Amino acid sequence: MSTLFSVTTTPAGSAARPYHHGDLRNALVRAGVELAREGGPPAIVLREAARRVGVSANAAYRHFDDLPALVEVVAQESRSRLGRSMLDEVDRLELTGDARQDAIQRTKATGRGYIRFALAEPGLFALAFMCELPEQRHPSYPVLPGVMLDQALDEMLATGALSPETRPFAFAHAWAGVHGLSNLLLGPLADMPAEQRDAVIEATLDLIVQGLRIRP
Amino acid sequence: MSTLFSVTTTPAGSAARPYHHGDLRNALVRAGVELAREGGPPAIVLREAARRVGVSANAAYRHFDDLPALVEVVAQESRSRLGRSMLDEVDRLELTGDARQDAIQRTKATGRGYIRFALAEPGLFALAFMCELPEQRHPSYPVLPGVMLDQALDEMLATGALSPETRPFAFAHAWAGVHGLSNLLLGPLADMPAEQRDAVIEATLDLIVQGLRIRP
DNA sequence: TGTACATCAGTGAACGCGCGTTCACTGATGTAC
DNA sequence: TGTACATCAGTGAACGCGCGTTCACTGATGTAC
Repeated sequence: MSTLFSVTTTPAGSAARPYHHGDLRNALVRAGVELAREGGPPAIVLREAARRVGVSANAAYRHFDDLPALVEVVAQESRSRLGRSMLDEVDRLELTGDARQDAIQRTKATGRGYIRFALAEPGLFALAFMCELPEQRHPSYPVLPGVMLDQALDEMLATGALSPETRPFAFAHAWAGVHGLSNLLLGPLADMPAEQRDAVIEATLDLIVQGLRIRP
Repeated sequence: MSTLFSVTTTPAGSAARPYHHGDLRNALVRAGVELAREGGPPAIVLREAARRVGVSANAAYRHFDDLPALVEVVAQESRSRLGRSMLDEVDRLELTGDARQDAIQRTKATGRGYIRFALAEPGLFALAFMCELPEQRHPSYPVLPGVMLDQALDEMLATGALSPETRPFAFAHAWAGVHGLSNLLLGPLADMPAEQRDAVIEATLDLIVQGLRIRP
């Protein structure tokens, strides 16, 4: 970590902070991530991020053009963490060897990781899908999660779990299901007890792939 | 409409506005709805609403405790419009007489009305699901849309289109699908051409009920 | 029907807040010689 | 190895903004007699 450098030049515990921070850009992004975790997208505030890092309010302008620039970087970080959560859930899978079953399990794990991230980090999840103005959306907007889901669906197609006619709509359907459930569990269904909530998540993942499966 | 009263006391086109507005509370709510339509929840701003109605900034305090109170009323109005959109789509349905098919069609129409409202009124849609703080959520929070969907699903159950074991999870599954698709079409998938978008909506509604249907 | 008066629904000015951003500046760094 | 100096990365103060909200106030309304 690049923090190591500033720790090296400034003995840990020393009260005297050096004039130059050494890693201010990253520190501001980290502070931005914390702010978003606590209060969602609107909680990312330049002055507060600078305050937390212990730096003057305008120091951020050495590293970011303006507030939206910082927000966008924090949003990218959120998307990256969402993707990692999905990867983690896929890695946790114990494969059976039955290619078709494994493809289905992988698709469900992808969705499970998505929902788990949303529940664990509501602020970052909201930020990941925020775009200031639709027209100035970042090119690589929601790329990683989409790619992972697409691959899992291709695997289902290849193993015959998913029919070619359904394939073009499978992506939107599956994404919509996990995205919607995430938002509902954070909103209108937030009062659901944890145990029931987990059952609903698993059941919904099942129903999503049931909708996709080739019927005999 | 109560507007009629103020129109009666003040001739239409007259420049002189009466000292008493006559319908200020409703006028502020209407202004709030317009603001939400234009910029979503954060665009509801007390001073701007008063400005649009042509009244001093603090006049609103005769009718609302504070800004959140106004926002909540506008949110209720949004939820009511969402419910009406769903009802409209169900009413548009041409029933076949086949009870099972009709139940399925009604469930899909419910979802179609939901998604159409979200696409037509993104600001109000976002507001409908906003809650300032989770713990102070309004009791009747998302009530109308939920009731309509629940009835349609009961009909599917009654006609044998939906199995009793699936019924407990059908609500969350169906709601998640339409809610998620709404948000995706407003966000990451916003660039989709209208024609393709409509095809995806219909296909997704199909896949949602396919997930629910009893398999032979 | 007329009048006194409480009450209601507005006004205009002001306060304090936190924000994003800019300005002129200064301490630290590193490079050329 | 030492030194001059351009450049980099910070500082502190300030500006202007729009907001929610409060204050003391006044014009209009309606009710009791």
